[in-house]
Amino acid sequence: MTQAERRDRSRVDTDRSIRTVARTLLVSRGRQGVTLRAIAREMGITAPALYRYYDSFEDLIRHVCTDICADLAAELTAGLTAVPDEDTPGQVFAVCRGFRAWAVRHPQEFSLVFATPAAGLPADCAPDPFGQVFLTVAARVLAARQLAVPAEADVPEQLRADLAEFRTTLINTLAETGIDLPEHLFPLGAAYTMLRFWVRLYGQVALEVFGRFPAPVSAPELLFESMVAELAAEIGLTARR
Amino acid sequence: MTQAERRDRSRVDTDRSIRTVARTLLVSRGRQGVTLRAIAREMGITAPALYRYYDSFEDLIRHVCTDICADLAAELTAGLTAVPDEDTPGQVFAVCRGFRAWAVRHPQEFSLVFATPAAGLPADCAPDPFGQVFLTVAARVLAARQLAVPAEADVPEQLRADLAEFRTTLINTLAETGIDLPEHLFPLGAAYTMLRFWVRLYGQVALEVFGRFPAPVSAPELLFESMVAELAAEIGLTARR
DNA sequence: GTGCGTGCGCGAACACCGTTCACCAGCACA
DNA sequence: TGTGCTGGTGAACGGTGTTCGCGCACGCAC
Repeated sequence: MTQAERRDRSRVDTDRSIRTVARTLLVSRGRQGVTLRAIAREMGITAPALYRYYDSFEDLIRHVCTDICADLAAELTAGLTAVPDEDTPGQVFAVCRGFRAWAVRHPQEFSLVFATPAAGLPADCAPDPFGQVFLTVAARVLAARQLAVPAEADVPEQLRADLAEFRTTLINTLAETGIDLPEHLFPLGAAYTMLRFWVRLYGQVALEVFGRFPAPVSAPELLFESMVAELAAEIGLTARR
Repeated sequence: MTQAERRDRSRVDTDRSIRTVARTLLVSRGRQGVTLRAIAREMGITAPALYRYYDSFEDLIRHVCTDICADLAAELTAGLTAVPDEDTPGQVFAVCRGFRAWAVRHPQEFSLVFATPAAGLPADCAPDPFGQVFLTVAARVLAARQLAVPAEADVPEQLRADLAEFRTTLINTLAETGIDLPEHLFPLGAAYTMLRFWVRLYGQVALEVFGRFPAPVSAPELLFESMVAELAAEIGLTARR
């Protein structure tokens, strides 16, 4: 059996190697520098061999996407360990800053994962590890009651069904990871706030990565910081730095 | 001379035709369906002939991008004609809704122009026609004093230089189109507000186009409307519908 | 009217791409 | 000892961007 294991392990190893090589090519030569033949060349094998591991080029890219998400999630959680457990506002800041820093450092990965229509994950929307980090921090904020939640009456009526579903799937996801968030700590207004939070964070980061601000910004990090501070104040996060 | 003109005109015609065909392919077959050979095929010529008009494939794509921007701008201005001149808040709403509607209807164009790193316009940032529409409406809002502008003291200090430069280039751009916006109507806080406005609008639209909301949204238009209404209230736009 | 220059399109070619297929070496296992 | 599976190869197909030399037709000068 150990031989079979060794065989399996080698297969897993070259599989992982394929995806890391693909990612290296992505950062060094851009989206269209990643090519089955280039990957194979870099690994000392031929292109058709890759079809033993993936159904197609697109299939490989999809797996690379989930790898990227996992790495981003790992980086964010690593950044979280530097923040004391009880400092939930600090955790929010850490995650936001970590996301921006990663995006700026890896623009190709960012645009592949976060700015490609209908790519990445399918619509059934099992939340990717990256989203999970975010939502876990949000759950901690909710559990600590450190959020000024808008009243349910202020949530547009036609959105409540969607938000309710979002809430239940989030609660279920958290339950799977051992976090118990009772529903009374998670009003619809909180889900609405999380949505709007993500809109602004994403917009800020994407615009910086794509250079699409209406004017050149010489200190984008400061702009980002002011945005996060304003955002934290707006959602009533009790911010102690 | 008329003969030379005719010749020139035919050249201009096929040039325009090339870009139109490219855009048709973009919407019908996606980003990687647009191909020099496919364009040529559709036009009844061969691929190398296209090199009489563009230096390279990327060059063509760049020109297609500016075409798209111009079309978007034209669509937005057309939508503006339905709004009375004195209803500046209505014009803001019209432009925002028009932008979202266009993006949702043309996801491929949107992601090509607004979500490609280092593509589109070069960094010297002569504002594209699309941005110009936006900024013209903003100028009207400023001129009508219908904006609650944050005090300059509330603008993060290190951003003021960038914002000041943004303001002067915007004033100059407007002057070129015959609009005179005196500087005393354009405080730095207004520039800051415009920046944040764009961040939220872009984030909302991009997330919808890319399907990157944390949960499936069954009524994205309503979500968008609530965002715009909230945004208008926040910037103190005197909104009459 | 004849010649000429120039601009535009063509066909062939090159290198590269994703993908398929037949084939083969090596290994586990009966 | 043979057998079947796994992972790799090389050739091939149709597609891509790009280059190059050829040729045709047209506008213009003599």
